[in-house]
Amino acid sequence: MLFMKLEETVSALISPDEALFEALRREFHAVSLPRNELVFSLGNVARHIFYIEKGLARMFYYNETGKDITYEFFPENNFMAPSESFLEQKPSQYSIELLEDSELRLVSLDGLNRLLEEFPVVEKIKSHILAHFLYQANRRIVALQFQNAQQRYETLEQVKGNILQRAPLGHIASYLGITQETLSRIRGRK
Amino acid sequence: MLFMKLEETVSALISPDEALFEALRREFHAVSLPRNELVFSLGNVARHIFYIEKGLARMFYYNETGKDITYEFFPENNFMAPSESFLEQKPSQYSIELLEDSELRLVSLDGLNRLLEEFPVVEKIKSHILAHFLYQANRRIVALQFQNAQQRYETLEQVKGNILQRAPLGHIASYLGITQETLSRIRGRK
DNA sequence: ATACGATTTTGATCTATGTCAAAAATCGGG
DNA sequence: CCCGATTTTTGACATAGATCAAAATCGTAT
Repeated sequence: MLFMKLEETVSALISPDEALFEALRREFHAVSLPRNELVFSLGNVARHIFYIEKGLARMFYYNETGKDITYEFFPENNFMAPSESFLEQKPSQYSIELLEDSELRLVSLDGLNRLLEEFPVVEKIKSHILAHFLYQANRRIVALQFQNAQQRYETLEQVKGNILQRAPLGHIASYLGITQETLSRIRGRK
Repeated sequence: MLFMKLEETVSALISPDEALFEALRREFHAVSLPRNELVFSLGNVARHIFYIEKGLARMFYYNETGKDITYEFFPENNFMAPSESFLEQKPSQYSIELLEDSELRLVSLDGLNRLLEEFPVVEKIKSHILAHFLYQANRRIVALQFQNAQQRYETLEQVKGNILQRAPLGHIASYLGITQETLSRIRGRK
């Protein structure tokens, strides 16, 4: 049987344990969904955490002027979730959309709680995921605080190079905090 | 005996437990330090997590051009730490400085591990703290991504109003990602 | 109280990036 | 493989915020 991507990721965080993997397989349900599918939409309370085994997703929100802003990209082998909504069980301002045909695994809050009860070590996985999200956010802040558009583009290129080829211009531009015209010009002058 | 601020904060996260509080008192050492004290400096591996019971601190870094940039302010009743350095035990690019005479409590990595071993519930506190840092970072990103300087100033005013009176202009400006001249002008025109 | 250094404000430019509009290129369904 | 729709590029101009310089104000040690 094929080794799940999720298992690989979890193995990197804690020492492997077959009973836990079996529970993970039980609680993380696999779904294949097509490009453009909205897997979570704003106004709802997040009921699942997603692990993306294949494909690409983005999380976005609408700012005060109604403009669609990409908050984050999630390529394969990443956990993703509207974290505050899921953890605090309150409505989210974010939506999640697939940019490619994708294979996801999703666990419900109940499923996660069953896992936590049965395997307390899952709390460590949760901490690791949160910590990972936090580091990522920290780097974004540093970039947005005092780098210019070109530098932020280069940073993104280094950190998530293939996103640049896989996501449309407008989404990348809003992620970087610039307009698509400016992004197009940055690309032009290299 | 005076009820510790740290205990109050922890009580809000989990159901109170006298044995845990005693252990917290044992592992979190109290120190009073004066204004301008550098409690952690860049290049080192963070050995402690701080809880600030009274006073004000800021975490900062130097960007490529050598400019001092405030990454975050920590007023009383907050946990603070160079989180990535502490959790991954690697050198930090951040420093932490006190902006007022302060009362801190600090726990070492060993102390935290002893607490975790004795009271597994502490892992939940850790998750809560990480989650809190993450939400804070998320809001920063949204602000820096598509709000103008004035809007970011107003957001800061709402979220951490008293910081505006307590921290010097230059630190607030770099936190907002603008120059001090621009911040002074924003203040002027209200 | 006084004076000196540090911080904040004000003024005059300059520049990166935004805005609006239109042309060019690319994509995806029939 | 073609055509309309979408995405990207290009151009002209506007503007928020940066930069550099100097003046005003504040805070603290004497």
